[in-house]
This record gives sequence, structure tokens and C-alpha cells, in this order.
Amino acid sequence: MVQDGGTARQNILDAASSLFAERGFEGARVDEIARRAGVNKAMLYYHVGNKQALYTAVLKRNVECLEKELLDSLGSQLSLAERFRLVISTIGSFLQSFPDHPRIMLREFASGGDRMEPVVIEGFVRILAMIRSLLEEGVRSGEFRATDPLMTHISVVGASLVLNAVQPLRSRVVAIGPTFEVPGEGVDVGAFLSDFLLHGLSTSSPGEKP
Amino acid sequence: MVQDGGTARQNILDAASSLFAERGFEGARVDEIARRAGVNKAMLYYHVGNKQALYTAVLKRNVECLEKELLDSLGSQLSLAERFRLVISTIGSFLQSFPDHPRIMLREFASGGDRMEPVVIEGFVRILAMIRSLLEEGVRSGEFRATDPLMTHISVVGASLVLNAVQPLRSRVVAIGPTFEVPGEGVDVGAFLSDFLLHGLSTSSPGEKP
DNA sequence: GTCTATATACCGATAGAC
DNA sequence: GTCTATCGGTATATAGAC
Repeated sequence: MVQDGGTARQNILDAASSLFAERGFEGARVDEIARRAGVNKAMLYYHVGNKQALYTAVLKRNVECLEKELLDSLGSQLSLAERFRLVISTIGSFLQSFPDHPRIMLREFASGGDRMEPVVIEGFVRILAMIRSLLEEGVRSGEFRATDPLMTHISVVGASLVLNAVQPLRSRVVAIGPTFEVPGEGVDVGAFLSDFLLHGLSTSSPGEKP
Repeated sequence: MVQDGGTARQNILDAASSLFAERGFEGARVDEIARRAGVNKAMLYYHVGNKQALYTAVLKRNVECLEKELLDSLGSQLSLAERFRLVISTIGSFLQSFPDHPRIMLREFASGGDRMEPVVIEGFVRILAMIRSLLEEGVRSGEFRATDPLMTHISVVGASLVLNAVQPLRSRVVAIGPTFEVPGEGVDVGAFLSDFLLHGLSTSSPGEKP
């Protein structure tokens, strides 16, 4: 049950987001979404139309939220490396505060984006373009190696998504392979990734941080 | 319809693998798996028991196959960097020749491994352990930076999976964002990843390749 | 081992009273 | 806007003849 923090529609979107993340589109049950949102099933249909429209509304909200945060990060007057760091850690923070999103997106990656309607894909593409422009700027200025842009780009996005989405699976892995214990709960995904990727992209010798 | 290349059971596993990859566990229909395998639905149940057992059989087969290939790569008498390259490209080749596998695994990552039975998780953990041992060996010998092992490790696996799984989605992204066109079809994921990751992990200056 | 026909349950969606 | 009751379709799984 959602804490009833907002309007009925917001509660429905919140409940749907978590269930789509846990079980996927086909696995999520409309009855349970309604129950968890604290509303009647008929009310859910009254507010959102149908299951697919509900799914689209969830994705649209998430993508627009991330896009807005990224625009702020990109607009800052920092060096390229600092902006890259900021963008990656913005994505990291976003994925940590919206843990449903990476899980939903990973499923979309797996299914080929079957359930993503154009309005969602467009937002996703705009986010990809932001990262891409940073990569290209780095290559032009000589700060980044000229790696295959698409592959690099997918690696950046993919590693971010997986690092965040994989948290629930980790406990099951640790239970079987104790080698994979983790020191603390709150790992700073953004900080790790920006370091790791900047190092991997850099043309300069490692060890120097601006 | 499967080309009827093997036993009924093999055909069923092949058909199930592709449908689980396309639609996920909940989205895949037993009727369609049977149809695509060219067998009757009752025959499918006769051979594999039920849907969950079928899913486990598919994953078990895939994981054991990858594990076997990796053991060969690890056993070679090469330098650490060469072995790392070999392991990553072995994973890349495997994921390209079994394109269903990364898609299925990505969904498992998203769901927290709900459908993975112990026999599958154990194989998965053994594969993780192989990569981990390479990372640790590199840190001990001073060839690799001392990054957070778990995070690095997930980045390696995650980037591999996403790079391979994302192919079907790419065309939809390209359709909307023409910036993301790709030069050719057959990208060598293994070669790209091993280069990218070795560079990212290396303590030495870039530019030198053994 | 192979098939047809069917049991059983569940899910998405709606009708219609209030 | 909110609810109960329910429809129609479809899913997994099995019974039982051959």
C-alpha cells in the first residue's frame, strides 16, 4: 500500500512503477497495482485508461524527470571532465532515488523496446544525445580517446542501469558466493562510474584528477 | 518453427529460449513455444514438466555452455592482459552466438533473480568468480587499478550483457534519433569491450598494446 | 510417445448502481 | 468520482484415447 502521499493518480503511478519493476509488464497484475495504490480497480481504469497507458505514463514521468535533471547538469559552466562527472553522477543519483526505473528499462532493453511508445522513446533518445554530445566534445578536444561512440555510449548507459538494477539480485548471489559480499549498503554508483569511465575514456595518463 | 535440428527436447529448449528472450517468462506462451518447436503442447509438458522447469533447463544449458568455454580461456598460459582479453572476448562471442542469453539475464537482473533456481545461480556465481579472480590477480600484480571489485565486476558483466541485448532496441532508437546510426551490422563486442575495459583498468599509460 | 479435448483458474476490462 | 459484480478471453496444465 502506498502511503497516500498524493493524488489518486500519483499513487497509482507509484504503485504501478514498483510492480512493473518487480514483475515486468506481463507479470504485473492490475488488481495488485490498484490494491497497492489503495484504490479500487475500476478507479484505476477510470484514471489511466488501460494497462498500456499506465505503463507509458510511468515511463514518461521517469524519463522527463531525468531529462530535466540532466539539462541542469549540462548547462553548468564547468570543464568537460567535470561536466561528464556531473552528468554521470546525476544519472547515478536519479537511478538510486528511482530504483524502479533501471529495472523497467533493463526489461525494455531485453524486449527490444516493445512496450515503449514514441513519446517515451523520444525522451530516451534526447538523454542519449546529451551523453553522446559530451563524448564527442571530449574526442574533438583531445581529452577522450576516439572509441566507437555508440558502443562506448551503450557501455556507459548499460553499466549505469545494471549497476543500479542489480541490487536486488545481489543478495541472492552473495548467499551462494560469499566472495561477493559488499562492504556497505549505500554504494555511490555515480562516483564509481564517473571515475571508472573517465579513466577508461581519458587519453592522458591515469593518476591525475583535476 | 525450429529447423528440427535435434531431439524434441532440444527443439523445445531452443524455442523456449528465444521466446523467453523476446517476451520474458510471464509474456512467453507455452502454446507458442510448442508451436515454434514443432511439437504438440502435451508433448512439451511430457518432456519438460512445466513452464518453470523449462525455463530452468534453458538457463542451465546456457550457463553451463558459457562456463565450459570460459574454463578453456582461463586455463591458457598467457599473460594476465591476454587472458583478460580472451575471457572478455569469449563472453562476447558467446553472447553473440547465444543472443537469447543476455536478454534473459537482463530480465533476471531486473526481477532480482526471482525465477533463477539454485542450480542456475550457482553456475552464474562460478562465472562471476572467474572474472573476479582475474581482476584480483591484476590488482595484486599492480597491472590493474584497485577499483571496487564488485562494482567493476558488475560494470564488466553489465556492459557485456547490455551491449549484446540492446541490439533489437537499437533500430527503434535509430528510427527516432538518426544520430545513433551504426556503421555495420556485425560489431565485435568482445574486442571493443576488452579494449575499453583493459584501458579503464590499467595502471599504465594508454597507447601501448602488447 | 503422440495427440485432442478439456478442466480450472485467472486476468484485463466494463456495466451499471450510487 | 466511487464501488460491486461480472463478463469474455486466455493461460497453464492434464485427462485419456491411440
